[in-house]
Amino acid sequence: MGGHNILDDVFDRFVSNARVFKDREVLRHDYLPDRLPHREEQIRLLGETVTPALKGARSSNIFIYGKTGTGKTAVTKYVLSHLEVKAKQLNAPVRFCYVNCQMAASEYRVFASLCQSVGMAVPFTGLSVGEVFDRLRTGLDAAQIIFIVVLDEVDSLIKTRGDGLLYELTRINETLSKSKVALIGISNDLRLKEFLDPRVFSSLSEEEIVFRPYDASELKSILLERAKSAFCDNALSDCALSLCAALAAAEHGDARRALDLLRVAGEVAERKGAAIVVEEHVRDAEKNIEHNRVIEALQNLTLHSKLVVLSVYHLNRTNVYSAITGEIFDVYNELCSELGVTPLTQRRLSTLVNELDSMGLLNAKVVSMGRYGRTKKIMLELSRTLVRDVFGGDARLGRLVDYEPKCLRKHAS
DNA sequence: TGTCCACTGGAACGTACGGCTT
DNA sequence: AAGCCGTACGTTCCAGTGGACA
Repeated sequence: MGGHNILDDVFDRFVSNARVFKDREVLRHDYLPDRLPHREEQIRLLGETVTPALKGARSSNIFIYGKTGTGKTAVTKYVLSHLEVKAKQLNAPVRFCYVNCQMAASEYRVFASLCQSVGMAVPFTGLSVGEVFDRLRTGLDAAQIIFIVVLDEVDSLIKTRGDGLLYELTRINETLSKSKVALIGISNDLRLKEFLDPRVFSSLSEEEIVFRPYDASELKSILLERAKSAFCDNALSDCALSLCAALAAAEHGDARRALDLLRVAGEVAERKGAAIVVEEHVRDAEKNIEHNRVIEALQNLTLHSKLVVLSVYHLNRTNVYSAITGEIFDVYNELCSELGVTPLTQRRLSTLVNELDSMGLLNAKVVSMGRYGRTKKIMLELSRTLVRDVFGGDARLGRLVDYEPKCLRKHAS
């Protein structure tokens, strides 16, 4: 009965109150707006370098860099989709393929999705990279097109797999007779060139476009533009919008972040039955986003990574606020035997710690303790209650949350 | 001044898996 | 069917190292 009443309440509030959103899709960061404020220069530059394709010439390779949320992807997609429309009007054989290298995180997968877009069927797995590359070549020559390849987030691919793929792609034109390929590389990391073979880098960056971070006032006008179609009239207060812009400006001028904040703030307001989104909703949104990010990250860890987090948690609980690798390994071993799981090696554990560090769940830094060796100091970047909440509900791990490791008895004061 | 701890992190290799070609 | 392929996840081995201590 109680549940019924609660739900009635929720439904009533949703139906009766003035709606906050007109169209919340507009705030998703994969939404492509009609206008991209403050990026006119980049649009013009990219447009200019890419237009030769309309006359059947290979356009220059382009290297684009800038931090996350500075509009690199949006501008590229914007320009290329306009180019595609124009090409259709002129009957020019131009096609482009957008590949996100985070998603296609290997040479094989990048080539596979390129094949797909030239109409070459390629299996999920099973072929050698060379084979897939050959198919791409024959597919391209059969298609007879100017093919513009966009490799978004190339930096992640290069850091893990090296630049072999880029090397192949920059040289592919030499073996192609009826088609031409132009490359657009997009990188979040400004120091990407350090990881690249100079030959590859120079041929990839025939042109370069840099995306500076947005400042607070630019972010504000971007948000304003989107808010017009996303929110109902008068449903968004000016100070809430400003706060979103200010918070995102403080963090690399990340427009994606600003949009997320605004959208979640709207959802918070909606849930609370408020007619207007105010600053407080933005603050809540900020906490919400971070909270969900961490919870999701924790839940998706593998068993052993979870055990590593739990080990740090236990050390932390016994007043060891910054543990060293050896201590963590001891606790971890004990937790493993408690679960009846064979433990991984210390070497492996150390790379798991590094992964957790880059996810922001732990904080690890190398320190030298002189006589007492060189190791890593590792701290928990989460509240203990959060660890309890997430792992406490886990069928296997729940028991270990309150377990007291024997190897830590001497620490307990 | 050198020693030597407790690791770090690179590299090569092993195993299991799903899935291709021939 | 055999043989090969890429990927994910792990192990084994080991040279390298910053700095407190003797």
